[in-house]
Amino acid sequence: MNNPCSQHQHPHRLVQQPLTELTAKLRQHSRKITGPRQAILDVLRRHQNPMANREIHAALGQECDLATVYRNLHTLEDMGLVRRFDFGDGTARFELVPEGDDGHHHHLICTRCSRIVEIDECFPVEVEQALARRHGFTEITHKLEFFGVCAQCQAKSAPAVP
Amino acid sequence: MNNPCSQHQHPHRLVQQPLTELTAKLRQHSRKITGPRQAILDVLRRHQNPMANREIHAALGQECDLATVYRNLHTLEDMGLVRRFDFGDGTARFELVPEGDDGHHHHLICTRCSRIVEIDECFPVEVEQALARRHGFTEITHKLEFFGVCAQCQAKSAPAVP
DNA sequence: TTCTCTGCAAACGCTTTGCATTTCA
DNA sequence: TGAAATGCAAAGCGTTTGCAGAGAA
Repeated sequence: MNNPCSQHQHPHRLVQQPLTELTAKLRQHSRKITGPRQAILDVLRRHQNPMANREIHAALGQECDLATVYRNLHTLEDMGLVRRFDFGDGTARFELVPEGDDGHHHHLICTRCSRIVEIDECFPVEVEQALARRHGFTEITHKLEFFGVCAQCQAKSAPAVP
Repeated sequence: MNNPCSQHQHPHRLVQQPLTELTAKLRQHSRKITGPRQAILDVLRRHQNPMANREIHAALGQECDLATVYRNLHTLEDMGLVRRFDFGDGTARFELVPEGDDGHHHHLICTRCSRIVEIDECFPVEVEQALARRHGFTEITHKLEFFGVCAQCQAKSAPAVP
């Protein structure tokens, strides 16, 4: 909420797309602008962290069926409006892709409290390309996420120092 | 099978642990040496790529129940004998951890044929540590996997050039 | 003998799907 | 009106678990 000048917090989220801009994109892809769809986009717009289908559904408050949430996130992903992330817990999470960006970035996740921090660092492109060349691969991409224990959780478990 | 002098193929697999060494580790952890357990370890020993529970079970040929495979891989993972990998398809895969190594490495996976290549490259430690410091995280680790289209699959889809 | 491990079957959580109905364009 | 989207319920798939019986130490 505060900290609007942070340089490293959520660089991609500084510019929030208005809902009308998002629905315009739906129109461009000749998809219908339905209640559930707008509600889902609005929920994603209002949240800074990747959300699970079930979380989106909960935030909606019975506004639509869970299956509809799943179906819409597939659609939005195919359209490139939304990006899927996998933190290895068997649950897909989604973020709105910011304007003029492919949404490629990574996260740092607290293994105790699941706090999520968006990260700017990325695997070096030159190394990735060398890798691809050496093994004869093309269209190379990567999945990268960091895990650790956040400051708060360290404080909780640390013995009180007088 | 061939290519025994390759420098970049499977660096960790050049020395294969004998089965007796593996069962010795079970004994060290005071776990029982059972038929299913030995069979599972032997299957992993014989395969160069990460295997899914179902694949291990199939390779066993009805030698034990699938639930037993799941339970044993948890046990072996807890013991540090085996390492879990996640390629984002909702299926856990496991590799034997080589002697005197923590088994930390990554893979390059063909998105068409699922061919898997073991990779030496890793995310730069200094950058990872800077990342942790900046966000106040400790005990930092990462998950990293590469995806692309392998040479064979490119050849299949490419138009024949005379 | 004792404690662990196994087989079997049921359950679980996330996700997908078939079908009839509703809704947007 | 016609194609797309939704709700509901059922099923799919990887994984976990409860329980009684079998097996290792």
